[in-house]
Amino acid sequence: MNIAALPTKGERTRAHIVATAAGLFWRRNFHGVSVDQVAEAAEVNKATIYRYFADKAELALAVVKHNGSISLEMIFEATFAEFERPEDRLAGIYRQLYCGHLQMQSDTGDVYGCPVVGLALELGQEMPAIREEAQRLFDVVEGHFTEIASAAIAARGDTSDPAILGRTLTQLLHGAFASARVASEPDRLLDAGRAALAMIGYPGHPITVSES
Amino acid sequence: MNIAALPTKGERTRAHIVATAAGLFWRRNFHGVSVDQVAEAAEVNKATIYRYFADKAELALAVVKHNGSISLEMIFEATFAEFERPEDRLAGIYRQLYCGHLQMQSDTGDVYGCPVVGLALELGQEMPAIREEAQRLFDVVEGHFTEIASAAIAARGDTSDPAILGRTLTQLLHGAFASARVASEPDRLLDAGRAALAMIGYPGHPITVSES
Amino acid sequence: MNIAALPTKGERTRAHIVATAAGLFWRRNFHGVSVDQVAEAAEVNKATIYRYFADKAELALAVVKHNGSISLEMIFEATFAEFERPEDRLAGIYRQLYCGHLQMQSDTGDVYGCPVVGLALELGQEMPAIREEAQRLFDVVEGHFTEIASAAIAARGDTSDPAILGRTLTQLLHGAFASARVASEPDRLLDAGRAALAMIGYPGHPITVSES
Amino acid sequence: MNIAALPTKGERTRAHIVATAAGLFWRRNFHGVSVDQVAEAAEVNKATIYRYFADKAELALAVVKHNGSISLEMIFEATFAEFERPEDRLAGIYRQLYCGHLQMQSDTGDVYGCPVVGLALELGQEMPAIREEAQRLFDVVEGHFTEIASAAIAARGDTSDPAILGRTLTQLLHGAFASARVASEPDRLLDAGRAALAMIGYPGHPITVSES
DNA sequence: GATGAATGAGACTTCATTCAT
DNA sequence: GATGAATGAAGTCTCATTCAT
Repeated sequence: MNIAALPTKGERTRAHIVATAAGLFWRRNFHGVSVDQVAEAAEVNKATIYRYFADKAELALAVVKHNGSISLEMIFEATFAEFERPEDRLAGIYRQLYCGHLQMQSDTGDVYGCPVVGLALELGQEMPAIREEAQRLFDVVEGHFTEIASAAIAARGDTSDPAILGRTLTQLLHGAFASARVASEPDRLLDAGRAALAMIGYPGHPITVSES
Repeated sequence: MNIAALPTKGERTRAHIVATAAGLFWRRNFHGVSVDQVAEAAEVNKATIYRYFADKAELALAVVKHNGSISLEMIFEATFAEFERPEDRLAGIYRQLYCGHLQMQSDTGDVYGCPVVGLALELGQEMPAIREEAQRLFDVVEGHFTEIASAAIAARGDTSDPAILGRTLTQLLHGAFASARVASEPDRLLDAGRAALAMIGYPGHPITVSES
Repeated sequence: MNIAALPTKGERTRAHIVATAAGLFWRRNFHGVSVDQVAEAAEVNKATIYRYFADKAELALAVVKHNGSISLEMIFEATFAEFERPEDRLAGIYRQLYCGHLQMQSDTGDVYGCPVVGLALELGQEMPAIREEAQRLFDVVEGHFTEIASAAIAARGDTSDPAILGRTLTQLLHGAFASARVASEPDRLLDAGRAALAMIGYPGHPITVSES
Repeated sequence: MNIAALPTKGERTRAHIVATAAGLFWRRNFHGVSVDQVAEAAEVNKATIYRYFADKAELALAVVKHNGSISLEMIFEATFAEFERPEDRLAGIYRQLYCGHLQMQSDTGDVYGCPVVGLALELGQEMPAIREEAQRLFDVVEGHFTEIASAAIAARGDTSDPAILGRTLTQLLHGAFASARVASEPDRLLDAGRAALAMIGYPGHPITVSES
């Protein structure tokens, strides 16, 4: 993650390439970015990319892994570390996503949704490894949501199945990303966040967005 | 829709090309299918395609429109015509989707999710017209879901906002498609369907799937 | 020439196609104009063009002939009919050319030079018939210039060879066209006209250009 | 010029491509030569051409520049270095041109005229840069001819305007090229050369052509 | 006979990838 | 080990031309 802290120069170079490619693939998709463009943006010789990745597809796989762990760390783990109560955790997750998308929109003029699902849809069929990696990530996400669901159910003493609720929360997040990107409206994330809070039994719980 | 009934031969050819491309783009995405392959699959000369579409991108736009109207007709309008009660309508929609995906899986060995959102994500940035068309479709879908929500709310005499519920149902559908495709499991659609039924106040309402 | 006066409808259509193509080829060259564009500009079905011309190349040949006879008629024969003295004839020819190019420049914003030599250079190698036709035209032009030269020599009682002078006048005209087109300056024609008048012994003879 | 002496391998490759394309374009024009054919003739992969030139049109521009400097060097500068007197210089220029065209005719069976004006006429409208480059070259040529004119005028003590004479000499050269190509007769160059010598006051000055 | 529809060949261009220094 | 140079395969698109109604 922290590139400067990586042991060898080679690993730093590799991480730098992945991070650069991640940004480009997010905005312009896999087929919309050529290896030349990755090389130029990363200020690396093209052959250097092929030193670290057998394929453009392998680079994509690395990008998916990178995006996955970044997202888990910055969205889920950070929020879980900060908050204890399920409603706060859920609100925190959506706040993070929303703020990130607002930032993205002001930076680039557009909204790009989930940084993993796009690659998974685009390459999933021809590259099962990517889909599997995405699935692994989404399972972790579902796990986190299930944990939130469990806590909420316990707090409110009802009898729903937390696994089912966790899955629904995960699917709703997928839908939030897709609809935000197609509509080009970050607010769609807030809509989903509010619905999610209602689902776990905290309708009206606020998703506080600080001024910036 | 019914190709044979189209007036001129040109319109029939055009519709045949669109239908063929729709299938290919669904399975292998836009960049995964070459114009040559569309031509070969449609048993048409490549130049014929360019007689009807200025661009490969314009063909994609036509495919999005085609997929959109097919879906609205076969999934939403058909179900609305068949059923009256909101819970039956919602169950009917998900049943259709689920059966379609089961079919698709047994035909092609894989699951491809929403036939519109993939193109919208892949081409949305470089071709705004596609995203706008997709957005138009999703707005109609949201309208249908809102109608279902309204009826359910009225039937149960509660005070929720049908517009908000309609949006959530729409996002949940998006999420269902995405997670079914990434997981390659049609059952994810049933999960979402059951959650949707619970949301409108009919938890446990069955989504009957006939044997085939 | 006068299309309306042509006997049959077929001949009128043919002449109309040729005239249309002549304009397009002049401005955008042979390879810069597609048969579709000729058909559209002439408001004729493309297959109609192929009814009258075996080839695009045959159309070009017809255009060369058309341009040749138009030019001979409107530039040389008209001027010869109007004037008697060689210096007036030469001045009249260049005046015509100059005015035509001014017109062209104000109509189209550009200057296109000789309507024959472009096609001859572009197609001469692969289509000898075109070059031969152009050569025939230029021989006639040279004949006219030689007549002017003869008269001027006779009038001034010197001993030059009119054939040689005629050829030089012809070459100078070629050069005038080329340099006017490359420089995009109709005035280059006047430069050549004045030089030509000097060559036949009438330096300073005016090339009167009427206001329009 | 001297390819072998160019510093980097890339520059040598580039120069080789340009020189190859120059020959092909001269003989068969821009649209008569495909990029594949250039690649094959240069024994280079097609993609290598696109490494050095963004476009086929940019290759043409490079060819125009190449042809321009080659011509200036080999025809004008070489002759100016060899001869002092204007009549010798003018005769030398036309001798060079004539011999070159004889050579060309015996090599290829045909005569191709000016290696710049063809491209300028064919691409000038759609690619102004080419026309401008050609114009730049022709201005230099006109400068050389004006220098000859000046010297001749001075030597003979007459009062003509060297700029006007220079322009006429330039136009005559254009016309010589055009008429030689259309007529497929190198001798037309000699005709023009003799006329040019007469114009600067040296009628009958010989254009000696050595046996070869 | 005229026209909308269709086609085969080939054009230009780009891409992911590898070579050779 | 790093990089400029090179490549084969494939992609999108256009064109002149012909067919079939």
